[in-house]
Amino acid sequence: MTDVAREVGVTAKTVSRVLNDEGPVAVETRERVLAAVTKLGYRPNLMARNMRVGARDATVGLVVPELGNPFYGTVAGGVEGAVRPRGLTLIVGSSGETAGHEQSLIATFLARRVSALIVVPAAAGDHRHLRSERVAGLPIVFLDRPAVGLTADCVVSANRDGARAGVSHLIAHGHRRIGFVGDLPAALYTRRERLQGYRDALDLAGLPFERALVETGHDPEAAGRATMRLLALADPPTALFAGNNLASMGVVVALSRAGRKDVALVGFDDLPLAEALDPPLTVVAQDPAAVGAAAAELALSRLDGDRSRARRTLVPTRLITRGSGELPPRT
Amino acid sequence: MTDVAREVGVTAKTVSRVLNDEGPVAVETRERVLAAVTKLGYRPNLMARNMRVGARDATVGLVVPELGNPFYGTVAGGVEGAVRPRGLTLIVGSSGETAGHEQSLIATFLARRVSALIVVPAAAGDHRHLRSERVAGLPIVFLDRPAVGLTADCVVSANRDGARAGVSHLIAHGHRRIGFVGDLPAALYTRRERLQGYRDALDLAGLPFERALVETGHDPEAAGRATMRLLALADPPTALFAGNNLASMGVVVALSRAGRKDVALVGFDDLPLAEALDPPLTVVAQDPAAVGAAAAELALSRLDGDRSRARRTLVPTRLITRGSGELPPRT
DNA sequence: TTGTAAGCGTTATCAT
DNA sequence: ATGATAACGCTTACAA
Repeated sequence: MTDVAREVGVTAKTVSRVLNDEGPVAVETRERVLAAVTKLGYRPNLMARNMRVGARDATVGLVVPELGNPFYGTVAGGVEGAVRPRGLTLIVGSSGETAGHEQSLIATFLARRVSALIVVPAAAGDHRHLRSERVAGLPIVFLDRPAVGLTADCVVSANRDGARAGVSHLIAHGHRRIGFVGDLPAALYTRRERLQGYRDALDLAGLPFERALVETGHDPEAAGRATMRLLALADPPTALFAGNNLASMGVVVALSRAGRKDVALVGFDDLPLAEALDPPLTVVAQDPAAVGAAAAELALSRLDGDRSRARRTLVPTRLITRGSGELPPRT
Repeated sequence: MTDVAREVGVTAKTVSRVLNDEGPVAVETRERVLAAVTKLGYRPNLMARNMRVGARDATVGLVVPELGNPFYGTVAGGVEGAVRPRGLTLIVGSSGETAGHEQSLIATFLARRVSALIVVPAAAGDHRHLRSERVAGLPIVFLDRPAVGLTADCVVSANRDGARAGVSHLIAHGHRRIGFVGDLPAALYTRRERLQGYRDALDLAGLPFERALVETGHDPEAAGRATMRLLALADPPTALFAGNNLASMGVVVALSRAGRKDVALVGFDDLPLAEALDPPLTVVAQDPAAVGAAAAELALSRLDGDRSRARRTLVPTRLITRGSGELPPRT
């Protein structure tokens, strides 16, 4: 900046004024400064600017369990799309579902003086350590799962409603015995909410809840085994509800291997090839981009001074019927 | 930092020494500083540190077409995993395959003084504007596709070899007429390389190349239509090769809708549910995490002073046989 | 073992 | 309409 100033024969402050459209600058000076800027290939240094101006970096820190998971990748895209128009840049890290990694990422982001923090909590995390930042006014939004040990903003899918809708759909197609292949047991929140939605649907239909029909599969393989256990019951379910995308994949693969095309299935979370499956997969789709965008908007409103109490935003899900959820019960 | 210093009764410099394990510090001073740090909840300001120390921010900027695409999400995860051990943080942006967005993201990253830049070029981009940064010594690595108008480092999948292997696999299973459903025409590089691999395989087997068997589908729907056109030919192919993941999805859906389980298929890029399809999908799998990690390693070696000339790194692909590619030709 | 002074690249404040 | 000076939070170089 000094170089540009010298080139033009003015002071750094004048260059600064031109670059920020601030205060009165003579038209001619302005032009000469701009010319010198391109001539010298000068680029303003955002680090220095942010440090001087707000003491905050113009970034939003995002912590996700795993960037390669399309759900979180899309969430990240949603966050980025929402913050970029505000001139904020996204910085991300993967926690690998490990509380320790999550904490060290958060510490790095805080040291960088991010303007806001958006966190998908790792399974066994604890967020009491963020209390001081919260009272200091840093916008912190939890995404997909609520914080542990901290009252804070949170944006989640309508897990319970969505699961209820999915299971009710199966019931509407005549099913009376419906198996539940669930989430990571550690990711307590989503499993609990979705299982609750499952029970809501049974209750609404006056159907009994049977513990034997509830299984856990924390990855595709485990979900596949869970599926086979359910089908081997003396009085097996005629339909299955899969509690997340990994579980859905496991159930689909297991059914396909077993050659069972007569078992109805609704999955929570959409899958890329759902339509190409046989039968095509009916799902309760989340809207990850909308979840990310909503979290970012909430963070931005906090940044704009909204000091109202912490709120939980529910992002609606959508039932997409494709075939597997409309199969009639095997007679 | 001054507050901490005052609390202990020393100078900022001493606090700095403690925090950076630099120079000799009395054990007792050290302990009192550390105590004051936790007592006051002090966090070092990385912005200020980076600015003073290297004039470079301890970040790596990554530009991808679309974060929600699992391929690029996984690439981003690979980059992050490789740079984090070096104390570098990942900042990302999506170009949406738009040259303009790509340029403005890059400009932002440069203004932030990233330590290295990794770019998946948007389809119609041009990278001459980066020449000055390159000569200034900024590590710039292009990923998945080479730069346009700039000699620079580049990490790509072994597109040509992979496609040749996939098509040769079909030939080995008796196919003589193999359709190619290709990539975005705009993403010239990958389409060209993979089509070249397709031709290599035909040449090796002494089979003729027929223009009529080469179709383009830039998204699943277009790929589906392309598939139907190929199958409607007077002398239709008995096998198809899909040039990327979106094309694969389109072909799979089209074949499934048409009830054609007799057409052999090999796709470039693996898909989450490939195994659950009927028949399970044989693919030439890329390794997106390895591509990301390789690009990061290359950037880091440049950062460490490697001034050798620009190189192109090929990351091997792997043929995963699952069924669809082993179907015999329809008689 | 610790301190002092200066400076990284900006902008805020107050003058001129 | 422009400039001078100080300051943001830290580290480097040199002293003490």
